[in-house]
Amino acid sequence: MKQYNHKLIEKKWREKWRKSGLYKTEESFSVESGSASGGKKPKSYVLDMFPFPSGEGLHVGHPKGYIATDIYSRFKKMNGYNILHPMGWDAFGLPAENYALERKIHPKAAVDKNIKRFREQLSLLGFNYDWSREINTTDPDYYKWTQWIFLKLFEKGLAYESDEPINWCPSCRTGLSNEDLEGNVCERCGSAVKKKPLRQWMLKITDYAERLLEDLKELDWPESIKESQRNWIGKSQGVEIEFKIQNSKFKINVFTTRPDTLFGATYCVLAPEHKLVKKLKPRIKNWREIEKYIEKAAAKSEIERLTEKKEKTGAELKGIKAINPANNEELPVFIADYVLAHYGTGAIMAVPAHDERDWVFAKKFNLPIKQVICQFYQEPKCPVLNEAYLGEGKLTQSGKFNGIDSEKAKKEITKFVGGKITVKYKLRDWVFSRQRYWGEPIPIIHCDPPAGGCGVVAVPESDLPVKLPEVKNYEPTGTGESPLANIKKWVKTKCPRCGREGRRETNTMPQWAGSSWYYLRYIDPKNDQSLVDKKKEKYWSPVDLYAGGAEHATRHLIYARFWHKFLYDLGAVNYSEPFKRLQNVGLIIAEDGRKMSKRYGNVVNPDDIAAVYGADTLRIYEMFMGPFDQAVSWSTESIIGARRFLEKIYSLAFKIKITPNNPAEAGLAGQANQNSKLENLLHRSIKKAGEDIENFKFNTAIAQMMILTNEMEKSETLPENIFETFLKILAPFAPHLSEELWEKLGRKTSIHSEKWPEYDPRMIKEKTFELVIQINGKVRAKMEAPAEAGEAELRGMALNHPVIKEKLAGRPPKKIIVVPGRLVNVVI
RNA sequence: GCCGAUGUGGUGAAAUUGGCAAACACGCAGCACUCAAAAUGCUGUGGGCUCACGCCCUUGUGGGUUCAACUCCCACCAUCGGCACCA
Repeated sequence: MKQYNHKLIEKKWREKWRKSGLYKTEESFSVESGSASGGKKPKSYVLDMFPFPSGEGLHVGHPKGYIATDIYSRFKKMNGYNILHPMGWDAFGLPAENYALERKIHPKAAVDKNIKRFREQLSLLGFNYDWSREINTTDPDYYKWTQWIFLKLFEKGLAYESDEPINWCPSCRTGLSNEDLEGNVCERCGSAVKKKPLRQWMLKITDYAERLLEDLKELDWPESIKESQRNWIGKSQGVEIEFKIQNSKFKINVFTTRPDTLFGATYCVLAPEHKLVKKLKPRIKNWREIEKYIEKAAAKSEIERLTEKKEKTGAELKGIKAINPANNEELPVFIADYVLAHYGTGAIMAVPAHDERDWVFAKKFNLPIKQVICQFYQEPKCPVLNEAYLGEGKLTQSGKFNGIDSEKAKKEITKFVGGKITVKYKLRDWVFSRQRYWGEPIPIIHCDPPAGGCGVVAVPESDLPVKLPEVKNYEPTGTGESPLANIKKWVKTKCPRCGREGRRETNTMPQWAGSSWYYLRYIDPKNDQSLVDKKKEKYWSPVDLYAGGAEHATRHLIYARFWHKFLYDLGAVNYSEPFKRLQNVGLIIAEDGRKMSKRYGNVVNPDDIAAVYGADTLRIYEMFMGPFDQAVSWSTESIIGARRFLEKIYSLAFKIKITPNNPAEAGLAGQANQNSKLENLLHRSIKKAGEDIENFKFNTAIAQMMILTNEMEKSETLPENIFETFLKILAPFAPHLSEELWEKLGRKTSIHSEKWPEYDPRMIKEKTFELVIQINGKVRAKMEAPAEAGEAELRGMALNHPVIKEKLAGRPPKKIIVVPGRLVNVVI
């Protein structure tokens, strides 16, 4: 018998598949225009989060998700679906640029080199990608359309310039969006982020907050990801209430979710940056102190604010009083940095009795604490609070509202003071410009000659793409200007509107731009006329299955949904959500329990594993390691199990015997019986593998195939039709080996074009089962029983079992529970 | 602090959704083959008591519901993720 030579087999089939174009996507919608292939096939768009081609190359963790989508899409294909399963590169952005800077090469050269390496590594694993649809976000033909989307956003007023202070990473020397922070640290390099006022391009993602939240309901995504997005969007329903400032025309507009506590407000607080503070300057008696506080607050980094969290600071605006609209009480007004300028109205009414932060502040500044919600209502007295009470209750010390429930009081008090019901979100607009070289140029021209110009002008669509200029020196400047600003020849241009001299926008887009719509490009990768052909898009969209890491929950996955909804509103796409079903890939941790990284020297390279054990073995192993969405530790020691499994299958191919049509007739009764057992197991395996693939439970699908393999091995003979069918269910998992053995059986066409076998429900049913007999819930005996035996029959069998008879010793059982097909429980 | 997830043998894990806990695999031990080793095959492998037939205990901890709980309910502990002065 020959040895299982994975090297030969895998190389052979990779080449054959490439030559035959086996994995090329069929454009079935063209059927309408009269092609020969018959009716419209159902489609399945199976997508991996495309990788950033880093200099480190792939480690064994990367392919985990790719293997899963490969299995899934092969399975779908066998079930008659038309498959779109593409791959591409997310190659713009900071990491690529930093990598190039370190090595003193051009980012373009670095990216090209890394992509080549990635492609090689991926091709070794036998994936069914249609490489004719490969895309690259740094390709001008691609980013032309990224820029086009920006122009549309600009046109619709959703891209705007702003000078608000934003997050600045001093080490990466660029501004960052909220989503780019982890805590208050740059997600990329871990440096503490500073606040820096900077001219920025912003995208108005907040306009879509409600729809981003609402439409989560219809998505088949892991609950944890949906929950993260809900938290990130952070919707809260509340009320805006105006507090007049005594003896003036000014008002403080506060936002609160607890209007029921209005009578308990004992002071107001404005954020230090609040515009009203400057307006009130002439009337503030301690302006110097206030000014100092504002400066101090502005200088504080977010880190400092964080560490000082519990320690509240602030300053009273002396000479200013606000009037509580509920009871006309005069309240002192403070500025304090525990109130955030960018959330709500940047101003609050403080109710120390019913808010933890206000409580702490009130204690520190010796302000009155007035309880107005009573948990155990016993008017006129309430138990004294020793901390803020946040719950519901009945109102007290609230005038005519005393005694009513807080929930009801919310509405009534709002009405009483003319409050405006509003909804606020934590989500903030997307800081969209980066002061770096390696990104898509923002297609904007500034027309600002001394005599007065057109201002900010969009580059005409016909001039797209605005190509990133070739440069020698692309180091970030750190001044808040992009390195592009130094390329005078590139910056200097004509205003497309008036023809006078203009300057190009020199900021670039963040890495997230290209990945916010790439899944559409795969549908129509060569299109130069529009973003995507709408007819093609209608057929292929939405992505049916999207697999990738959970770390994208509030970054890529929220940005892409935002852009998609915008494109939907624009009429450029047919559906309002891009990704119907999402599967999280659990990380593969290194054997030492840490993340795999060159830094720790614990990287396992998939090429090495594939060389020693084979790509099919690696595929089986990674899918067998554990539940797909769970993090697991790599163990080179355990791979051998997957390898043994495939070796067994390989040697089984030499064991096949064509059995007579009717073995019983041929005097092989025992063997016929054995074969029918095998057949039974086969049908159950078809069912289990199919269901498990659909549910991304590859580990148990493989376990089932192992059980079947072990049985086939034990069996005296192995009928060819059984082994043949088994190969089909193995095919998505181990494409090379199954194809090889398929050929060995004399088949001329590819196993990957075969139909997924159907199981016969009658074949799955066993004739008998092992009846478990319990006494008081403990197993006391087991016996063979007919599968279709009814309750009465099973009860009789159990009670007649010698062991049970003995245990009962003549006593009558109290109760007997019979579960047909399973057990009998006798209670005594 | 809030939200989410997880907790089962030496290890990765499984359990038809309330019905035999530990399938499948790794590892380990013994045996066979071998001069020997590797590979392979067979047997065993949660813990305790017992010469043994057997019996008892066991799914993070404590309680509860049930004929029956890894699964449902209550309280707690631990680990990992996300958010965090969001009014």
